[in-house]
Amino acid sequence: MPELPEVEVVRRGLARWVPGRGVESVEVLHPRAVRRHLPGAADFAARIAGRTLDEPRRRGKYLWLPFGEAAVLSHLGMSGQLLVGEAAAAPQRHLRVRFAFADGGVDLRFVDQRTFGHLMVCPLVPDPHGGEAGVPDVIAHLAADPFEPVFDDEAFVRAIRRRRTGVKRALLDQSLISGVGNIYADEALWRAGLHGERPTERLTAAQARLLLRSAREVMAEALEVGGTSFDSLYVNVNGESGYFVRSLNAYGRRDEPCGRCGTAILREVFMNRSSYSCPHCQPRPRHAR
DNA sequence: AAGGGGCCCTGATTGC
DNA sequence: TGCAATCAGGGCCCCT
Repeated sequence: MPELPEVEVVRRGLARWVPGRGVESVEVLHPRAVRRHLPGAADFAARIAGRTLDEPRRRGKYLWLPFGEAAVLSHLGMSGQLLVGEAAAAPQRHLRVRFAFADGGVDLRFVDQRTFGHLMVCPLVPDPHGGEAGVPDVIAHLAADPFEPVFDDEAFVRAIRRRRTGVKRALLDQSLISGVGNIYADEALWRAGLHGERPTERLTAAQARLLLRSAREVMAEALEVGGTSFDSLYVNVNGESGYFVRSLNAYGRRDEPCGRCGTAILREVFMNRSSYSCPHCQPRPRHAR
């Protein structure tokens, strides 16, 4: 499941293959892949054809390829992939959108099994968080991610403590902090020794800082080894898996011993998804949220 | 108005 | 054996 580190791996891959190349044609093979591009698939393709793509950018889990004052914005959802490969290669089973370039070189493909991901063209607007580069209008309401220079640590600490919800819910809220998904939320909470259902309003400033530091550290370590791949659904632009699954301490480790204390990792269903935690290191609060 | 729940989607796995 | 139920979950939308 692509979260910040996985999307950054993809961005770095695209940065090697895409900038400065002119798009010759865009083929939309499944309308759902561009469902958020309201003028439709034909308009999506027409807006990109003939344009030259710029350096890829990212905020949280969103990735975009700017061209002038607009950009192709992507979210990979659960199973989306952006792949670079020989233009003559056979189409993948779940190929949704294909970009061909005027130079006849490697093409760019959006492949997505579960179709939670999408692509759209949207205008760039000034960054509300003060970054120098513009950001796609439809994601201007999202928080910056903790790898960005414009991310304000103390503003995050104040904001999360003002919330009235559980810590894990807050971590997954992209308007508070971008880029954290279910896997890295569980890993950050494990590192910080906090249960995901702890009320945010009872976090001390020190605990909120520790949680932020934990999230940053775990995502930086994942990025170094190419991200987390459970199966072939997350790969880099060349189709290769990342290795961070070997370093997970909580996520997916039901009944396995905690790396700190040896207690069996607990799996619980929370927010209609799995949450993994150590019942000893991350005790459930008396007043859970 | 912030918070929380339902829903979308397909393939692998599990259960009867 | 074969079919059906279950599970995976990010983010939009809607309701309170």
